[in-house]
Order: sequence, then C-alpha cells, then structure tokens
Amino acid sequence: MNKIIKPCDCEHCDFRDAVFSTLDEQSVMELCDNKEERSFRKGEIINQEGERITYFKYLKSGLAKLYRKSSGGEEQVIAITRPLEFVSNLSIFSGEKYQYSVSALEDSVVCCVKIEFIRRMFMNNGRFALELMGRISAMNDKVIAQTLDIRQKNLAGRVAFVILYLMNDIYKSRIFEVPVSRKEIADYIGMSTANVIRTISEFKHDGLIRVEGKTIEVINKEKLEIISIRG
Amino acid sequence: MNKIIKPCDCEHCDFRDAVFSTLDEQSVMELCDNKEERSFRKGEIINQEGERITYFKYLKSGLAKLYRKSSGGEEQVIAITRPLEFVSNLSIFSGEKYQYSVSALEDSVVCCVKIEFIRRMFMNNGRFALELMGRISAMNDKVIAQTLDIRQKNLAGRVAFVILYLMNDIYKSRIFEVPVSRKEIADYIGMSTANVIRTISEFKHDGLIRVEGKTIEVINKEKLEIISIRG
DNA sequence: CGCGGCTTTGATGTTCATCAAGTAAAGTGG
DNA sequence: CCACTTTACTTGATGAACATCAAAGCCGCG
Repeated sequence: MNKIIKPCDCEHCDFRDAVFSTLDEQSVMELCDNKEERSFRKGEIINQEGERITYFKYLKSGLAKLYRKSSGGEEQVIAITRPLEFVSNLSIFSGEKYQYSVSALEDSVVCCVKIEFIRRMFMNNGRFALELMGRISAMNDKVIAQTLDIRQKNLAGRVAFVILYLMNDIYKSRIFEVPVSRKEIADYIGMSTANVIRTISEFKHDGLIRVEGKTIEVINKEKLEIISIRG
Repeated sequence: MNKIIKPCDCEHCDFRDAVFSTLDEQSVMELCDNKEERSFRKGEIINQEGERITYFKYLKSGLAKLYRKSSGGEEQVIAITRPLEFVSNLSIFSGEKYQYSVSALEDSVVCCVKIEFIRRMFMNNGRFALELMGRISAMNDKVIAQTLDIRQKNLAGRVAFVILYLMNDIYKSRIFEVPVSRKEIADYIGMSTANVIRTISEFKHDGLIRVEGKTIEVINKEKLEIISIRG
C-alpha cells in the first residue's frame, strides 16, 4: 500500500514525453527531487475529494476511476482514466482542494509531483504552461462532452456506449475484462444497477456480445455503434 | 450587428481586474492593439461550434448561452454566462476549433482579444498564465459539477434548480425576466419542453412562484431549495 | 386581420427505477 | 478445507416518472 519507489530515472522515463517534454535537463533533475512514485493495489484510494491538494498526480500504469459523491450521497463516476492521463488534476489550479476522488481499478503506479514544483515550472516555463494547459483543457473537454453525450441517450444507448468505450479506448481489444462492477457502470452512466444488467443480458441474447462473468467479447460492433448513436 | 467600438481604454477598463490584472503597462498598451470590442443584439451568434479559434472572447455586458449540437441534432445548452465570464474559451488551449457555440441572450458586448496575443502573454508571463489557468479551470469545474448535479435530479428538482440559478447567480433578485424560452430551459436541463411548462405551472399553483409571461417572482425560496436538493 | 411561433394543458403510452426473491461468487473464521 | 456470511449478480413484476402526441390559446408582426 502506497509504497515509495526509488531511485529517480525521470530523464529516461518513457512517460517524460507525456507531460514534461518541455523541461530542460536541469529541470528534470529538479523534478526527481520533487516527485514520488507510488503503487496502489486494486481498490485503493489514490486521492480523496475535499483533501488539500499537495500533489499533481498522473497514472503511469494501471487503471483508475474519477468519482464524486453526489448531494444525495451516491457515487457518481466521472471518468475512467488510462495511463498517461491525469488523475484528479482537472482542478489543481482552480482551488485548494481536490474536487474528485480517485481510486485504482487495477493495480496501478502513480507518479506524484509536488504541486509547488508544477506551479513553479508553470510560472517560469511558458512552453510547459501552454502544454499542460492544453492537456488539462483537453481532458476537461472530453469529460464535458462525454457527460453531455451520455445524458441524451436511452438505456441501451448508454450501455452500448460503455462497452464500446472500454473496447476502443481502454483495452483496444474486442474481448476484455470489465474492470468495474455492474453498480459502478450504473453510477457512470446514470441508471439503475438492475437495468444495466438487464440491458447487458439483452445484448447477450441478441448476439451482440458474449458474456462470461466479468469478461465481455464484442461480436457485432456495428450494431452496438448504431444503438449507441441512436440512443 | 458586430460593430467595432473604439478607442481603447483597456488601462482604465473596469474589467481589467477580471482577466488582465497581471499585465504591466506596456502589455496593456499592446492589448489595445490586439483587441476589438463587439456588440451583439439578442439572438445573434457570438461564435460557432467548429469554427477556427481566432479570438479569446469574454463578456463585458449582457448575457450569453453556451451550447452545442448533440449527435441527434438537438441543441444542448451547456451554460449560461454572465459578464466577466469567458465565452467559449473553455477549449481555446486544447484544440484548433471552438467546441461550443455561443449566442447572445440579451444585447451584449464582447471583448475579443486575438488568440496569438493571449498565447504570447501566456508564454511570457507566468503570473498571467497561472491566473488564466485558474479561471478557466474553475469554469470547467463548474460546468462539470452542474451537469452532474442536474443529471441526478428529477424533473421538479431540475426546474427548481434553474429558477434558483437565475435568481441567485444571474439576476440576484427574487423577480426577473427569464432570458430563454421554455424550450431552451428544456435543452439546458435535459427534459421535454412540455414537462418544463407543466412543472412551472405546478410551482405556480402551489404558490412557490408567481408567473407572468416571461417574468418569474420567487415566493417560497426555501421550498424551492428543498425540491432542488432532494430532486 | 391572419399567419406562424411560442406556450399551455390533457390524454396516452413508453421507458425506466424500484422492489422482491433467488442464485452465484467471494470472502471469513473455525 | 468447509460451513457461514456477505457481497455481487440476475430476472421478473409492478408502478412511477417522463416523453410524446394532439389540440387549443396566446401574442407579436407583417
């Protein structure tokens, strides 16, 4: 749980391009002193809504979900993020506290960079600022577009959307293990758990997918796409 | 339509604090050469989804709505923005094209700053970058939170939410003229026009509000709040 | 004055959440 | 390793919430 991994190899880190491509040698050295790599096991919380923002975090490997508690107390899943995407960093410049909680859906490694360092780089390195701004904006755009898309689909459309999303964006494979419970899917697309299950069953009976526990295989991608769009 | 107003008085502009507080004298002078003030009449389009981003725009006076076309072709209203808020600038750093359309709900004045100038300032002035980043992030957060909030409310809750939103955030008055049609309200909170009207009628019959055409007066704020939250 | 758009209300049917009951799977303690 | 408990999943039945359709009233505008 939450183990700190050493030593620093930021300079040759495969992930350097993703976020820190604009930093020079010296800055990367500094980065080493300002970051910690932490590993989380499936189900562990990476950070919690309402906590003070101390680190800029991004996912190096694994899978994570972004969620919040709604006013009613239920969980609302906002996004599922893959490696190289930021984790609860949508709001690190807009406030003092994390807006969302993040937890690991699979065993994950997270790179945590002290927020002061990020701020300092942001202030002093215009290209870094522009790059980071662009990436965070893009993620915000995606979340907003997705939320609006989901809202105007019917049940079947939403479920089809999630299946296609997992297939295309997360696993890039027609067959995959669903990393979340049925209830979490329901919290993601805003419907009841029972109806998520029911709709999946219908897709199965109609021969659109094959289901074996947590494993889903997409058989008829085209039809799912039609259902998702028309939804 | 789209008249250009001169001369430049950015230095003493009341709105300078809102966005450009971190610019020095010299930069403000430059700003003058890189901005145009445009006025729009009610209903006119300020910018259009899909167009190339050329200006950073913010509302000096009036009222505007942010919206997009959903895959089905209907309009989805994303936000209603007051003066000093950015207009279709959520995505100016993430892509080449505007993600959303913006139109004037009332006669409005928009300050349009060349995007190259904003980028240049962003690159060269760390404090400006940090400030702008914070503001855009905050607006993104707000949109996301609002969309998620609305999603898990029932019809009455959504309508109550909109009325309270207009009262508290937009007009700061218990009595106001609704700046949008019933259909636009429906597009904003994701329900049918008929049911928006029906719900408003019910609130009227229950004595929560008084309605006279486009004018709404809130009588029982407390009860509306309960309906909105419980929704 | 008449036309077209926005609004309103009622009636109808569909979609979806909820409830209930049962089964499978996954921990937990002896 | 097995009985026990709990948690996740599944399916059907029911009713509530909501969209849709239709018809009529209202209002501004040429």
